[in-house]
Amino acid sequence: VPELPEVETVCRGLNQVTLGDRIQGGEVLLERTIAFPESQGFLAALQGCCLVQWERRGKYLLAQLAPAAQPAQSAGYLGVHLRMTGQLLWVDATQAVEKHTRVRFFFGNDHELRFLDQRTFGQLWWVPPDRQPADIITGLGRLGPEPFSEQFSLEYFSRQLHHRHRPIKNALLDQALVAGVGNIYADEALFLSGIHPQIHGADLTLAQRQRLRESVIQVLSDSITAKGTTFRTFRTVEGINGNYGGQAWVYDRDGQPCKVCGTPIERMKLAGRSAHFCPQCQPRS
DNA sequence: CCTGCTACCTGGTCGC
DNA sequence: TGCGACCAGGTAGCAG
Repeated sequence: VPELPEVETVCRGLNQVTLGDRIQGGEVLLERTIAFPESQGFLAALQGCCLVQWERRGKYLLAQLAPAAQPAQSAGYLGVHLRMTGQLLWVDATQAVEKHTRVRFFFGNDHELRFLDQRTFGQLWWVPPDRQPADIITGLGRLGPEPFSEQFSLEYFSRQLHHRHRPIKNALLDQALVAGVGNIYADEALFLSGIHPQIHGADLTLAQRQRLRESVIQVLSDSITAKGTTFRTFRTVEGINGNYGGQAWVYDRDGQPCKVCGTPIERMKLAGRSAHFCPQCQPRS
């Protein structure tokens, strides 16, 4: 269940191992994983390229590409969204191909970058050098500010919540409001702020908005420090589990006692997702 | 413009 | 043991 901290962890790992080696070829094992262009053109575009740098935007990964023979030029970008179950693994080429492998990239140093994805929602794009990433990867253009950026100010957050009529949990999951928060960290941030997930953003006090904004930043930042979560299928590029999972206050803990007050954690459906909360620590008003 | 609902997927779990 | 229902959830598309 990769959200911003998991994608950031993958991004940092990829920058440590994948840069500077020529992509000699690749293989697409599941056609629909390649969102643009069709898989033949995709592989042809990446062949002979080097990865210059990986960046993260929301839950998207972008790798700057350059022709291996002319590293100063641009060959566009490789875009990746892991969606629910996607993983990028940097493995020795002799390693057996894992189940759910969807795309392979063969590098010049006896290594492969493999994209695995059990539930096949994940997507890869090639962005040609004469196009903007948001032109090809439409979801990028809809993203709101990064949570660690100056644009995600209290003034911005407060203004966004002010005239809206939807539960605050739904608002936090809206990638146009703030990029990168998913179901786990939305629940955790609301717990840390003492805010019930069903309260409408417009009904929050200024102090609550301030606390929530800070909690969102804190919970994402703490999880990056812990290298992501182990909630379901997340692995770093080296195949190692993160360890935020053991630290969850409310996520996936319905029925278990609140770590602060002992009240059983409850679960309700919001935005088609499970919202987990402590009815004592997160009152409705 | 705003909101919420559903499809897209696979595999694990639960009740009968 | 088998089988269907349900659940996990990010995002696009669409209905109201």
